[in-house]
Amino acid sequence: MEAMPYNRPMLLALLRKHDISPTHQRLEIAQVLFRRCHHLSADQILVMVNKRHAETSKATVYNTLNLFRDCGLIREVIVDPKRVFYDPNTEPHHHLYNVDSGEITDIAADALSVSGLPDLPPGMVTVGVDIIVRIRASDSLLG
Amino acid sequence: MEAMPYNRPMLLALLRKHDISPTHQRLEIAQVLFRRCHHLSADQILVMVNKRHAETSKATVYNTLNLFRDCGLIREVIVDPKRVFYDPNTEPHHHLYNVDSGEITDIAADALSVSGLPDLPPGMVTVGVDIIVRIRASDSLLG
DNA sequence: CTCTACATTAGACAAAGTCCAATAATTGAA
DNA sequence: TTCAATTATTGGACTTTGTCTAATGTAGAG
Repeated sequence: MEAMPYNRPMLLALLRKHDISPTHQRLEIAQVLFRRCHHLSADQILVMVNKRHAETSKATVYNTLNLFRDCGLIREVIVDPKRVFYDPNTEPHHHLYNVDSGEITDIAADALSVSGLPDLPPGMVTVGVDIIVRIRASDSLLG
Repeated sequence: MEAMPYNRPMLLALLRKHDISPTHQRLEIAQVLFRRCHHLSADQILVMVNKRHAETSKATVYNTLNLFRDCGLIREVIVDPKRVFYDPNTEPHHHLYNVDSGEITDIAADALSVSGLPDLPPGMVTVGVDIIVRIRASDSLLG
């Protein structure tokens, strides 16, 4: 796996490599996503990007996230019905989801193996296999 | 696994067994969920329940689904960021999700095995493991 | 039958995300 | 460097899913 693109020149190269014109807003959003490799919601990204100066709109955040997703730069993580999280790690891997705190942690794909997946209906292809391990504190209310 | 509760008396018994008072609306919703063992969204259930005569409100559908879920009668399936699906099958199993059509199909849990799940952080328990195999037609646009 | 606790309801509300038409920025070519 | 054409950004209206509330309705124990 290549090094994470921390700085502006690397982010710029990353966008160019994917034929995305590197506007100011897109670079800001990319920076937030790739600097600290967290799982972030659109709303969190909107806040972070506008921390210093308000300079990016909600519409642009959504446009950009959808663009990045379509280009394979990031991946959607669907674990919470309330919001989508975006994952800057597009290598195959899975997720640990803390249902109380909402925290998402990666599980390396090679640590884990699945056997016995069914044959697909004819003419169908697998887009991806998502494994979500939902966890919570053992002393939490529902325990 | 016990037989699916198709008819009114069986549905009534099912609700009573879970200490749910069997109102007209709850029986209608249970019927829609358990008769044809599909994965349905709240909206689909609202439409189906009011097919003949409008007699159940949106609020009641949501109240009832949350109640059934809390009682372990049904399970939420989170595969589509746009809506939650409800699954009348609470036995451990997984899902095949057609990303084009939205169709959800069960994968029997015993057909499939996962190894290499990581140790949990101390004081944490697993609530559940969800495996979602996302599929699409091989001649679909993105292919 | 009546009383009380619980269910249902319409509609207001909230949050996530999309759409639109106007404005602004970027880029390639001259 | 400048210009025109394309592409991006924007605020705000809009849509959808789901929740909340306060008022009304219902069921069933006694």
